[in-house]
Amino acid sequence: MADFLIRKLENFSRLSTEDRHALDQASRQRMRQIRPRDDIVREGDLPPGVTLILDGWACRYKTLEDGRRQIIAYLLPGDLCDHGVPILREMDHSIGSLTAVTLAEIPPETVRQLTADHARLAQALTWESLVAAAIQREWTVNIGQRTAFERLGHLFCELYLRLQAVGLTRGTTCEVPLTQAEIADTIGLSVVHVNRTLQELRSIGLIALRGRELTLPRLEALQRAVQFNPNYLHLDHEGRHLDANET
Amino acid sequence: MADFLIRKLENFSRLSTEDRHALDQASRQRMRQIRPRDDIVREGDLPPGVTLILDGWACRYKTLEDGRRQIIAYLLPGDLCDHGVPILREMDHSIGSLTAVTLAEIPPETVRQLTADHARLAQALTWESLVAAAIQREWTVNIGQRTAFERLGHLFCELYLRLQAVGLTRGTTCEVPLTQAEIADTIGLSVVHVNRTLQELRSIGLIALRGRELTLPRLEALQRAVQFNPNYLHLDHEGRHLDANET
DNA sequence: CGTCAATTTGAGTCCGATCAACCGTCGTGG
DNA sequence: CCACGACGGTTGATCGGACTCAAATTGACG
Repeated sequence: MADFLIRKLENFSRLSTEDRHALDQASRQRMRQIRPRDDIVREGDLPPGVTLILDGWACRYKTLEDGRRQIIAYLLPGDLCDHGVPILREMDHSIGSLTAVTLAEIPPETVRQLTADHARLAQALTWESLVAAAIQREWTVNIGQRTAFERLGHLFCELYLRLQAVGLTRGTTCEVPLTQAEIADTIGLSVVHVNRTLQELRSIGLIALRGRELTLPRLEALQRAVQFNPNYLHLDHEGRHLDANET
Repeated sequence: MADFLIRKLENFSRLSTEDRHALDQASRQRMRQIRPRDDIVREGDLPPGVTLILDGWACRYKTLEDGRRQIIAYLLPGDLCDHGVPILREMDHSIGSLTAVTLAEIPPETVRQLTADHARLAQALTWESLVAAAIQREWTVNIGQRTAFERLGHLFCELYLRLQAVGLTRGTTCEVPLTQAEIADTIGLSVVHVNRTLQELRSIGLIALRGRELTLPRLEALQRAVQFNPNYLHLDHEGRHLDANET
């Protein structure tokens, strides 16, 4: 059930069988189905407990009074949200589904046990939240400094690598179920300009799109073209040194 | 020593005398002076432990190969950085001082004791890191969706309220030791345009600048003009309900 | 086959960037 | 005491990337 999360965490350190089992159990307790394009939590609501995306895509977003919308983060399969958030009185942003989503609500008590009984797991979960923060920072840089072309390419590189980290790529291809309007709201551009920039990327042969299928035939070249440095994803098996303790 | 941090945390919940004392002790163990415009940690370095800004302004930033720079976050007096970061292998961004900075390095062991022995404090520290994350998200929105005018006004509102939360305002005035170039790198604009937008804000009477002194004579009006909603700062004494246990 | 959403195209406009110069202040050193 | 240079702020002119508005086309689906 928690396969994607487990797979992701193992980019950081190897988990024991019990670790994996415990995580899997925790994710089965309370599951919920969300329809596509539905709100999961709204700004102003009481913050929910820890939530794990089991399948599908969701996003954090914020809307201004005049309708402008910014997508703040993508929540992909295996992503966690809102570690300690119940401390706050109300949500300062909304979370909505993009596709159909299956999620698990993990009760605070279960989280406490999980981290208390499984030190390795606790560490891996901290890693996951640190990476989430790093991604948020990189988005600031992306939107603040890069051109439309770079922003878009950068976004695709990130999505590809994040999907790869949970095993959701086949070769150079992955599913990206986003409309151009959603992409626009993500990187702070207009739909029209996203469309034109997509064409540019395609014409150079740096990306290929067939329906929702995104292919990056020359990832290296794309990374160079848009100054993408994957270091902020901290995916290079950081916890290798921890494997020693483990069979 | 840790006055600013204590003051800030008490926006969330009241601390006991021991809480405050413990925090103060922790901040005295290892102190460091940084000169203005100096790097504290550089991208690629080994991440440092928990660091507390005792005085002065610093910032997180990232530089692209061609020299473009984005300031990702401001670290003001009372701000903490890098809670769990030693888990990561290397920094994905740099931290540099803007003014002269005094900081405290708090050893991991001290942090552990602090949070273990003082539940209230532990909660307040989580609150502080959640707020930091919320600010990061808001910056994404600010840069992604708002006009130059709004971005600048929004930044000033945020800075004013954050400084107020640590007692660094007098009336409607606060010190903002930033050059226009730094502001430009913060909100993704050119220096020239920042200059012109500043003039616009001044001419409407929404801000006044005298040297490094920023005055917001009509904060309410400014907030309305730039669609600033302070909810993401979670400063409205959230933990009031916790005071019951305390004298 | 009709409808609605998403994508694409075109034309015109504007916000903000760039380039380049100029001014004021301040610290340094002759 | 003054010359000098550095830096931050200011101004003007021009350019260009991205936006807006509007319409046409494609595609998915009942």
